[in-house]
Amino acid sequence: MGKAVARPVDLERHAARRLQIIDAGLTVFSERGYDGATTARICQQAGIGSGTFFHYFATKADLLVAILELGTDEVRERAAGLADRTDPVGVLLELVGSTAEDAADPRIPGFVRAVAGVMDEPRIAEALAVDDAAQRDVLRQWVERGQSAGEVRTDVPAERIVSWLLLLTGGFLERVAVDERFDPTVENGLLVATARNLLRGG
Amino acid sequence: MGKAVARPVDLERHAARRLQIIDAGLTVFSERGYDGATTARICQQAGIGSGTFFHYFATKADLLVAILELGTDEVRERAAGLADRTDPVGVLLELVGSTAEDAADPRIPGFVRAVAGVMDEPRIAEALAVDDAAQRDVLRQWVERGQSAGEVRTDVPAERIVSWLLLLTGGFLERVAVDERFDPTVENGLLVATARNLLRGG
Amino acid sequence: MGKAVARPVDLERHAARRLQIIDAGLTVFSERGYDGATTARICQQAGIGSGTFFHYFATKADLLVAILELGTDEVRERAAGLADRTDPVGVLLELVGSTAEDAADPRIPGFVRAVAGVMDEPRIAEALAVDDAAQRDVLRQWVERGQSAGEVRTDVPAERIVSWLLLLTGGFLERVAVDERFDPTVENGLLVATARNLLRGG
Amino acid sequence: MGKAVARPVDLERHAARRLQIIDAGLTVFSERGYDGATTARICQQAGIGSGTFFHYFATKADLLVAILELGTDEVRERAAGLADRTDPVGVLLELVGSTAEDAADPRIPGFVRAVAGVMDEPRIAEALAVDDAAQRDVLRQWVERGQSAGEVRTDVPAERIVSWLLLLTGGFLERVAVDERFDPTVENGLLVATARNLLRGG
DNA sequence: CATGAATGAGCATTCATTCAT
DNA sequence: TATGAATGAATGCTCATTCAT
Repeated sequence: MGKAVARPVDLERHAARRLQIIDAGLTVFSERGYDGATTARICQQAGIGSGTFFHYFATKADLLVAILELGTDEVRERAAGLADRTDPVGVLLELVGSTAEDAADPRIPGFVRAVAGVMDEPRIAEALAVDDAAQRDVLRQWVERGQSAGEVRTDVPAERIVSWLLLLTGGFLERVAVDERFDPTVENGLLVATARNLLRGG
Repeated sequence: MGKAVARPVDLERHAARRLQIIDAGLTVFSERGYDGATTARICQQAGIGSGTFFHYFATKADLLVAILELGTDEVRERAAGLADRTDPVGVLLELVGSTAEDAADPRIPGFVRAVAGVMDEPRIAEALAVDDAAQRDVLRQWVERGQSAGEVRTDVPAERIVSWLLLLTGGFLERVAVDERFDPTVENGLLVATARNLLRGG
Repeated sequence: MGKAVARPVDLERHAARRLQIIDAGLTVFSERGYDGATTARICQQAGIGSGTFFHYFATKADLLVAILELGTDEVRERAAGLADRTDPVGVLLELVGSTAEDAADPRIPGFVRAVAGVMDEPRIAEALAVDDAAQRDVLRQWVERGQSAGEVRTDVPAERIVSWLLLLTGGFLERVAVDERFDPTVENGLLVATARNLLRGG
Repeated sequence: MGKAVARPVDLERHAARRLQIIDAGLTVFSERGYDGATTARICQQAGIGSGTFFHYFATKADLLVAILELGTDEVRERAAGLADRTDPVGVLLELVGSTAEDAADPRIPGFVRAVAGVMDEPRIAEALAVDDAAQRDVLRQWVERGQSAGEVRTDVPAERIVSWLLLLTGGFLERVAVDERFDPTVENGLLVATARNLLRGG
């Protein structure tokens, strides 16, 4: 009986701890890069013992994968929230614009940079590929609708337009990470404008 | 006696060996990332003993710095070669377009990614900053001339336009590194077109 | 009130659980060796939580000691059951032969091997010594009686004969553990015959 | 030119260092068991740094395998040295007797015990199997010759006789390891006598 | 100058044990 | 009493760097 009550609490605790570690990982990865982020420092940041870390993630790589998967989930949720919209270009610009908002958390650009250099572990490579695919799926869908509706250029195939949208958001995040004077809030407008030009073509 | 004659030869040899190691470093860094590139593997790639490596570079970080400095030199040489041009926009588009050519060497995009995640060593951070500044210097000069000549928009300050040109080239290199289907030769046109739109504004 | 009644039940439960863990320990020790047998695996085998384990045994070493003590008890019980026999050689051969029966439980030879390599903990060394002494006590007694009765050679001191009987049973168990084709049931006869020759001498 | 001279020296040094580590491993394994023998302690015993250890053996398990292979080599050399003998029983008793000599090095029995409990690593299991097979090969050959010559019993198949010879030597080593009062020099005679009885039968 | 053996600090990970519930 | 999350000391192993030859 006590157990029936205890379970949910435990599950909550478990999930909370997990998020706590994920948060610490995000912080330390973004500050030091993947290899520079020692498990010791992540544990210190999370306020846990080294053993506890491995209760939640079998491997340092698993933590990174979990963070990436969380990001992939957010992409999909965001997409789901836009499902019944009817203005493809508006949706695409909103999706592109949300990058600027993400960049407001100063850890995101750093994290993206940090993770960029990790190709060793196949697990991580796969998680990155899945995340990329998720983003492409969402964008391609709306680009194609936009093309059908005559709102998006058709002289460039949808797949390539998607790549260019990702090029813009990727470059944006890189700039934020590299250049302190590149203020994402200020540059958001130019990001959207550039994306609009890109979609329109000409 | 022989030494007086030998010196120039030695210097040549020294420079050649140095370039040989730099080349190996570029290859291995781009394949494995900074931390994943062990000095052992770099030496293997360069065909030298581990001791030899440290005759030429006191530190693994120093090798990376040397590679970055070489890149910075190329930027400056490229700029010097354009010094007497009179068409600012043409020069800027040429500079942007040269990124696509760089991306043809498959090691460049990988190297850029690989190095992106290294912020630990201050020496490297500085070299990256110097490289960034060199690129900005060149670009800003031509952007300002373009603005004076009325060929480049003035509603956005030169510095920000420079950031956006770097955003495009950075994003371009990232795409090449990440996405096998993103062919730099094919996409070169869209890169230049997007940059032109950016410079023109509206 | 209930407690006065509950005690015996609890004691039974306690003893049962204890045996359950001892059984699991025997299994896992024999399969993986002492260090290879993690408490986690023993708990899994026993179907208990890790905390429960330490309610019953303060230490992993204590579990091993308990198993060894159980074995020592069996040696003594076996000896007690033979107390009123009058044929020393028959008793000795029976004792030796019982080794073959022990070897029928496939965990016994493995356990003997596994534990052989543990000399670190003094507690364990002592338990092994006690077990050895118990076996020697029983055997020496009957060897001496056999010598007095003229049924056992006297050109070799009783203590040494005991060592050789243990050598035979120890070697037998080792063979069973090491060599799959060494069938204890089949080899039992040769074991007894060899022991008989040994006792007779010449 | 210098290299042509240097090589043999290096090879000698390499082999010497290797043996030095093997010797240290033998010592520490026999004292503490496989898991109890930390690489740190082996390095300390060998008087080398921890990094050096892994120049010579990629893994702690590899060291153990190397020791076992050295033992296997000795078995084969010993066999080769007896190749032209014509008295099978004499050869077999000599082989059995050499166990007692081995046991004179107090590390051998301890090592045998220590290694007995390691079944985890397949590499080690295989090395043990190879060693066992090498010993069996030699013994079986001479047992069969003895049977053909009518000097060895034929009521028990050669393979089983071999097992029993190994049972004797294995039990002998175990006794030496376990019982301080079991003096291999003294017991050598009884070992050979018991083996002779075993071969003769009856 | 070139070499590669030697070094040891540093890291990810394991596991016996504790303790709050 | 039973549980399993939390702990951190201990371990095998890696790798940049040094130095004798």
